Amino acid sequence: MTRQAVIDRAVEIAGRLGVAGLTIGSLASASEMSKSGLYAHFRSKEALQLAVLGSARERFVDQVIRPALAAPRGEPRVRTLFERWLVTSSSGSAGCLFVSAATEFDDQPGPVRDQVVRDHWDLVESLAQVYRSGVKEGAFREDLAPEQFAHDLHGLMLAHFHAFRLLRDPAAETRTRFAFERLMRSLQPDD
Amino acid sequence: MTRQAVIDRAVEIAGRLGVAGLTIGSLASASEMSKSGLYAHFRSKEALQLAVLGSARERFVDQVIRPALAAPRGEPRVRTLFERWLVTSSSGSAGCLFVSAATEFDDQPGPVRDQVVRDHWDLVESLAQVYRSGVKEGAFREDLAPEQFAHDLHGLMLAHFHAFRLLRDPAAETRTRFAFERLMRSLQPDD
DNA sequence: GACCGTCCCGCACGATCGTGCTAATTTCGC
DNA sequence: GCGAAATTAGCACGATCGTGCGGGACGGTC
Repeated sequence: MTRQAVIDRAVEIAGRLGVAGLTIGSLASASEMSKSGLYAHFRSKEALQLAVLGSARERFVDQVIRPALAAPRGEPRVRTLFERWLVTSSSGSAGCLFVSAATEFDDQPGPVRDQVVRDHWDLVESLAQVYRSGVKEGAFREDLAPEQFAHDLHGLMLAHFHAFRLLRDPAAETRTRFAFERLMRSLQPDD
Repeated sequence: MTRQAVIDRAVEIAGRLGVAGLTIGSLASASEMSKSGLYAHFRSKEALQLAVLGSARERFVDQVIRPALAAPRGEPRVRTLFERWLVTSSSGSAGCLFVSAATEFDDQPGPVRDQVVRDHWDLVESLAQVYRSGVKEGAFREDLAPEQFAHDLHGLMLAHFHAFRLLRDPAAETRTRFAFERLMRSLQPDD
């Protein structure tokens, strides 16, 4: 399917220019197609953006969430999650897209914003679930809202993005790992 | 000066639509001026964006950095910094602008990106300095890179932005405060 | 009252945006 | 091979983008 190839290109461009910065004309010439030929696949720009978001989401689940769920519950699972998330975001495509989409649409109502919000809540729920399964194993303390863990981990990754992509700070990964270890320590039940 | 009034309007719009989403036409009609009349003040769009960034930066220093520096060194200063930053970002205008500008320009070379990067390093340096002054008072541990503190605090605020502006999560502030207290605890020298 | 500088507007330009319609081309079941 | 269905290209539209030029409106200086 040529549609999938176009979406892949679109994800790549949106990763660089942002979801809102993705224009049909530029996508067409990047895909070596005419504007209208490309446009026929998605019947509006909104549909294109939603498709891009969906594809990025799929990628993220494949490369981060699923590998984490394959690891043993508790600390190993959280570490796998973190590790995968880190390399995915460093190597570019999927994670940053959600970050930029989130900031671009946070004040612009519409289906795209709604989708971004839904995806984010799904992510929070997944992270919270990872934490809960660890609590059941006795690996994490129970007097902590699982959503707090999700919030904190997300914050780590956001800080990493900024330090890595904007500042190109070579110490970004070190900083993020350090913060992660502190977070892990604060989850221990014997505290 | 009418120029300052225009910039104020521009900051407000850029806070909602993003710095890249700020267009000369929309700014003109929001300022009840003609496009060319407005355009004469800034001789290019880039200059406008830089002016907006500069104004937001000024605001941030006034509302967050300076009040913090007026507080006693050590924990009170950090707490003031955090508190001011939190309310500034919640009430809209200044802080979020940098976040959106950072994600919008993180992969687009040019003077605007350079300015954003410079501003961010300045911010990191300010935060690091706040930490260092606390270390000298014996309030914080010395075996921690001040830049790590800056990185972590920035991460807290980023997570707060996303939870607050995108998700409109009522628990956002609670979550952020909780994470802040954990961060503060990890800075204590007796640990 | 003439002169000059600043501020602002009207207007126009080329480019690009998202979106359609129509026609040509390709693909594919029979 | 043929007809139908899907895919793509050509072209055009109104709108808006950033950017310029020329010229009024106004204020202060001789």
